[in-house]
Amino acid sequence: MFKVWYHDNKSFAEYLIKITNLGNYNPQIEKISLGRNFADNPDAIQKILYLDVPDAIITYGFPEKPVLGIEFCAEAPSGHDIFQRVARVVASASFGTAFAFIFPEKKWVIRRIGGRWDIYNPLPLRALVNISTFHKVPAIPFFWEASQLSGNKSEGFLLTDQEFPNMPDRNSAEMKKFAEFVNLTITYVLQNRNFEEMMFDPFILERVAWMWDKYHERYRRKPDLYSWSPLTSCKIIKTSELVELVREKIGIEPNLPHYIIDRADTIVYEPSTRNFRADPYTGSLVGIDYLTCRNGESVRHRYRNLVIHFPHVSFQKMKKMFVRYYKEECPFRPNNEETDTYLTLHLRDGCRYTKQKELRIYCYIADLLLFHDAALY
DNA sequence: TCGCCGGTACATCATCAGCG
DNA sequence: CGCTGATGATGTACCGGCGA
Repeated sequence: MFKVWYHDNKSFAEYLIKITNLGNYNPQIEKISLGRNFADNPDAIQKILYLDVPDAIITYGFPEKPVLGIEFCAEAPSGHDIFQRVARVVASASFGTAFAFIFPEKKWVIRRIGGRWDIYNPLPLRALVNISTFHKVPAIPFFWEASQLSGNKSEGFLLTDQEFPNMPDRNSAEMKKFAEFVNLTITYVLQNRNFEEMMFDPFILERVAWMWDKYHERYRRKPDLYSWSPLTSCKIIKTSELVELVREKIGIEPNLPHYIIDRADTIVYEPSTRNFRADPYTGSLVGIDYLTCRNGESVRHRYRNLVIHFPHVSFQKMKKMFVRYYKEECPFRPNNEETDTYLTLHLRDGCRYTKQKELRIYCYIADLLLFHDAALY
């Protein structure tokens, strides 16, 4: 009745089953289908992949209903690196699927001269509190602990598991908490209790307190939201100034929708990259939304506009991306002869799930996308 | 000194052509 | 028709100059 779905690494699923009570239910392991086989996924899994794909998904029953998404991240936790996975947390949470996000508390990074601890950015913790609050479903972080004494030197001193060398040590305090969370989720599912109720479970209340505790532990050092990534690349302007900015870019008066005009303020995320690329900016954009714009569960529930601006990218560059998709992959391309599940998927949902991640996330999340020569809204 | 963040190396995936 | 290797796209993690 439980199944564990994995994206590209089967050992994630095996590890999960080993360290939690999942093993008691003899769960099947399945691979998430991507690309042309996307339609093979159960409907409810398709839904939570509309922005991005997590490392593992636990489902229950038939048709399979996702109950928990899981992400394991081994990347150094400072700067924007953790944020790039936030879109997949939000995609799950917004369809009522709980989430566990594991990332390093700190990691030893080698620099030209010696090395140093790269310690976690506090903002992902705050973003996760907000995601949980708005969607009324637990989206909970767990630290992948590190130690110079007992950690794996080649992995930046992260504590790694004996049996699964790419995974966090199951005997660390945080991974025990993680296993407890997975087990709690299983209990709620089996008792047919909803996740909204789980938000008031003592375990979750305790964990949320822990999240704020860990947030402030770091935030204290620089007690200004906008001095932590990715808000360091953002500025807040009046919406009247936004209208002016757009007019400058496109040369004519923009006809912005009323819901944009009606919000007094606008936050502009302005990465200075020359490439139109997904990571880490897609995830950061979602993080910025939950940190500084949202006041509810949908993209319309915002008290402030969310704009992403690529001052060094031309619209042509983005256009190239969806033109390539249309010409080579989209089943709607005029020369397509196939009448398969991929075509049927598109007849039902368009390219919601199959077009490039950049296009999915930026266009779904931002109120307005600004290039150096164009605006999309 | 600490953390940022754009660039990049590299791994992996899906797809497809060529081959037995 | 299945296998295999090539290829381009995508995703992960790392690097290190730099600025506060």
